[in-house]
Amino acid sequence: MSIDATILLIEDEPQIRRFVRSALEAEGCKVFEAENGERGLIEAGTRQPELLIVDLGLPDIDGVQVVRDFRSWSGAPVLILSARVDEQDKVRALDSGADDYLTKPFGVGELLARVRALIRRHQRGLDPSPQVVFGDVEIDFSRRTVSRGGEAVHLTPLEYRLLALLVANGGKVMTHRHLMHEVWGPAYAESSHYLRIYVSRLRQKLEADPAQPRHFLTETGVGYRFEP
Amino acid sequence: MSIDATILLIEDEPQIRRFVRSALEAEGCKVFEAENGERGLIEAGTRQPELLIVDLGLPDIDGVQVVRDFRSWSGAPVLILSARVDEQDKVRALDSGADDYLTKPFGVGELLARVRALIRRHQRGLDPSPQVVFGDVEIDFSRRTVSRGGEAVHLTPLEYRLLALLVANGGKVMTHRHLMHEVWGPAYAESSHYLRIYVSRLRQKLEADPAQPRHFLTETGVGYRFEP
DNA sequence: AGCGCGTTTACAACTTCTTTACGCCGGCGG
DNA sequence: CCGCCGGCGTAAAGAAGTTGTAAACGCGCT
Repeated sequence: MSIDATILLIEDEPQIRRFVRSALEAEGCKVFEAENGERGLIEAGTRQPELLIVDLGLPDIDGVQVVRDFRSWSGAPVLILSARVDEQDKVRALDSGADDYLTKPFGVGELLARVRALIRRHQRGLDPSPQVVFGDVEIDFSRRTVSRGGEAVHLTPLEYRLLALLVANGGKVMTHRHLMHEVWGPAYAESSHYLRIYVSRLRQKLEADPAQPRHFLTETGVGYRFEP
Repeated sequence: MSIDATILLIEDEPQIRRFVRSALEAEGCKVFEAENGERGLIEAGTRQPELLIVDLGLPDIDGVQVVRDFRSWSGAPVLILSARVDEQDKVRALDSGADDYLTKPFGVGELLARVRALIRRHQRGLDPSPQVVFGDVEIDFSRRTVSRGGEAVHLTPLEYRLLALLVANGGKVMTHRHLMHEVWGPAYAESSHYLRIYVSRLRQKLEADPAQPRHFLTETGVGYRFEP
């Protein structure tokens, strides 16, 4: 019985990354990696993982902060890895929205068993799926649906990817380079041509007045920013 | 922030019972107790707890057996307590349907944090009804029958499996990969060829107007979605 | 053989992505 | 003041890729 899920692993120690990755891939999972919190949250936006595994001791952002940010738009379960055994750390992490807490060192068996338990719950559809709401638009990432004033709005794969990326990083300015790199791939990173077209389409579909955007904002010469 | 849930605690050591009970009651929970597996399962039936906490080392029945029994009729989360640190025990317990595993000795803080995490997740999932109705179609999963406008509709094994999978995840977009993996098996996961044919057949048999599907929707480039 | 079902093939119809084109606006130098 | 330029927004046509459906094939079963 393989697990077969899309999983994002945010962990700075390469050794543990390899360990976890190979264990999960042996179970048929698709594993994406990030080595710090900032990149991790961006990856989460593009990859839409069904499970997030985060190390508490990241070099840049506190793991708890990563969990909170992720939780604000995704309903997928979160498993914390940590070298710390202090009870306060566990309580903070679990109360910030994480679902399980595993202390290093841990064995493959226990890791996989806990991952199975988390995925099993989530796939039964037993979870409330959080929705991101702005204006009269609702986004449900776990269903991959978008609606406006109750009416379903259809987005193409690229439109959706761009939207997810912008929304998951709401408030932050995303450079042209960055957006292109994440949505169209490294080869297209230097152009910003498609962005103008696709941002325009998102505005047509989701802004009350596409000519006066209030959520998908242009940062001239730099990139775009989503404001909730 | 109190927890405020109905919890059943199956534990033979009076000392730990008192410890856990008082911790939970301080959070506003209604706690029922049982000191062996047999009584525990009976209590579970009468009390319908929202969370089950079980000690692995019970005097009569193996804790794993208790979890399996409970799981067969309840969807409520299960937290295992155990003095054993052996990885095999954890794996067996988690794979039998438990959701978390806490090793003795543990602190109040961690116990409560894990209980909160489990309850938070479950705040919705009630029994999935064995009958689903949409349009003029009725599906009875327990009898494996489908009817339309009262008339029985015959589905081949693969058609039924695909239907069941889509309906069970109603509202969610199911990727080609996922559907193929579940219905045809891992080896076929990368193709989406059969899906098109079988979705087409489901539409012919179950949609009022197969050319304008209202329930079996295409998400181009991604997968399919069932909308009730 | 005849039937039911899964698989394969083939092609038309459709959606999405890419390309190309053009208009707008603000800044800047002539 | 005016025209040019660069960055931006929108529209629309063509190319590329996906999807829907019908029909034929083959395999196991009775």
